[in-house]
Amino acid sequence: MKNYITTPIYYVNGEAHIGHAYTTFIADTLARHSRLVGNETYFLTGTDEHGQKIEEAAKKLEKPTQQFADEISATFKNLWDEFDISYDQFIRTTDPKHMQGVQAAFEKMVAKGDIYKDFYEGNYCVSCETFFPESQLMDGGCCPDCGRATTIVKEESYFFRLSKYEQPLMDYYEAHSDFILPKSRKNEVISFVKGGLHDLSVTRTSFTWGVPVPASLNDNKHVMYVWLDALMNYVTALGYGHDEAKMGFWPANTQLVGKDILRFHAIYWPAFLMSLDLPLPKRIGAHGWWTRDGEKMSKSKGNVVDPREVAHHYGVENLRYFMMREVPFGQDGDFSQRALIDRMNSDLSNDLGNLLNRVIGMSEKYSDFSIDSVNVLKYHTKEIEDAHAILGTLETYLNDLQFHRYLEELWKVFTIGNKAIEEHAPWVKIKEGRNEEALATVALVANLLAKASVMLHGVMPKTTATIADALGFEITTQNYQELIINKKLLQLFTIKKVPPLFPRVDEPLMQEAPKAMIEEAPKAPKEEKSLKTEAPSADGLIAIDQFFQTSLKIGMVVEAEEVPKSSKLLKLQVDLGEGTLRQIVAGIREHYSAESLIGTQVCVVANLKPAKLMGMVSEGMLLAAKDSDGLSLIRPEKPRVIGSVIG
RNA sequence: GUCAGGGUAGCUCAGCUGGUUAGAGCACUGGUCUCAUAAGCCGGGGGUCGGGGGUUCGAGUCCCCCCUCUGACACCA
Repeated sequence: MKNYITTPIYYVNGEAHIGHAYTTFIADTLARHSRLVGNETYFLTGTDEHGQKIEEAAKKLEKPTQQFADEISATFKNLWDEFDISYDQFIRTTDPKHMQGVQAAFEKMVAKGDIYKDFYEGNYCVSCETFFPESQLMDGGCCPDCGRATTIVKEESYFFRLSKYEQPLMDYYEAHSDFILPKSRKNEVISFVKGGLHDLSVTRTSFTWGVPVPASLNDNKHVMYVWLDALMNYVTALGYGHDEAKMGFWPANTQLVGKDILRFHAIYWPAFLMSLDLPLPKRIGAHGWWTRDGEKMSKSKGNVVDPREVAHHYGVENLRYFMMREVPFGQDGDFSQRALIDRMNSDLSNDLGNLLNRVIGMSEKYSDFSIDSVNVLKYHTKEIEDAHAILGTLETYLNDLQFHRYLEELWKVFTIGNKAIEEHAPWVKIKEGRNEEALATVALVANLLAKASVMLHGVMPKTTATIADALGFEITTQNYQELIINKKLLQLFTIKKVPPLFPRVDEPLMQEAPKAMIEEAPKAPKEEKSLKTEAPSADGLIAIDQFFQTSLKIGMVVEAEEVPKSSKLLKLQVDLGEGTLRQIVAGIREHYSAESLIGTQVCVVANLKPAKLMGMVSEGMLLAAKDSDGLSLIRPEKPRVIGSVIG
């Protein structure tokens, strides 16, 4: 059986963090286990390197874009190599073969009639140089900013007929209930599609760092939209559009993604594949995010978990175990040293590591390290049967991406071992001269450890190799067959003494994340709105008089109330010392309650053209700073006279 | 606001189509063995199953209302 497993290709606008490591660990686990059971396995990961953001980031550092991409991409690859990730290919969207494949796909879509050239058509206000959606327009189709009449304006773009695939997608979700995991995510996707799919603009003319549309179109100012480019990597990696040698691996068995990019993988991607007449992947698994000590990780808080650092202090495989055991797939998880240490001590040291040590100790004392399984079934059929009952169910959990359940169940095998030792107390039997029984128990536990190690191999490849070595066997496909499928026992073997696998950890080994927030220049990551034109910015510098075109004033909030039917808006009446109050509608309800604002001073952009929000006129804007942790208003340090000019 | 999914022991969660004293792991605690990494094993405490009402012989499990959390979408000059 062929088994193709993918991670997303990671965007090279920042270095790898623990979330990237998590996805990659999961994929690696699936890949390793798949190889172990004898599947022909292909594991793909890589980097996504195109797009305006990369172009701009490189420019800022005054580096050639390609060089910038090379550097960041290398940090990912190096990390995976350090972590011994068993990928079969590391693809980069700047690989010429990938780009060729994407162009081939584009041509096929054109031939299929799924791509057409058209225009963005929108209500455009010439003086504001902005498109406005219908819903924002004032009465009579006037601009919500300046109140002038808008005109319908067109801008050239190629579009993918996503709308055509609305029904086929719904049918597919219906027919394949396991296509999207976990199920809760599936509902979200379905409700999104139900809301109606618009054709997707798949080319840009505003930047050049991307895959050009095929030469056959003779339209070289168009560059492909990053998502079309990026998603195609899953098939171009197998040779789509150039050398199709590995296309036999398609469709993928498991495509892992973060919950933030599920929509692209569960809607756009299947639609693209349908257009290309390719089968759809068997399942898309969307995992959650990681927090740290209950708080969202962010650069500004300085509490981002560096996987390299954790691995350095605690070990990569312990981290892998922790991440996969701690949190149900799909849910958000919390990383804390406490939780990691608890898992290590209680699961790894106490249950597993100590069990191996018990076997080593007993075999040393009672039989000079030699183990013979001849009498195991004579005394321990119950334990062996119970263990196989558990081992037999494990693959189901793996198939459902229920890693935490998988490990939880697997651990019961160790409990069987620990209980058997207690119950049969080999040390008592030895004293009574019942050596055959005592040695049978030791052999039983050694076999349980062997079998469990085989099933744990995907999660902890190195550790299980060490256990296997201590037990005198190797973790191979053949042994998987023998020990798990055929339920055989290892026969005669010799124990090798190894130091404790998991020394207990008493104190945190890493410096704790800073608790207090450190004020730092808050970054406001702008989300890329796919169908909007990007605001053209020149060199980014303005003259002082340009700044003073903005009238900033101190105002006092006199009244504040929540806007019904909105979760973000507050309607404020602000006194700017003008005799009349200004009505300002601000999107800060999630961060400030209405009553907490009344009587406080704020900074107001006073000469903003009025806008209409949820049907209400807003005559100004509050200054606020927002980063990934929240939003705070900008206020005068000390109260000033209402209407005071800022600047 | 619309839609979806939650609220069960200190913590993280199981509890399928309603049925005897509501479960697991961790944490806490009492006991005990000694092969072992002060690990293991046995036992214990602790929950009015978010609140209220209803259906039923019987509800954590079904229905209604409310509170609250999460997510998607809308919205965020």
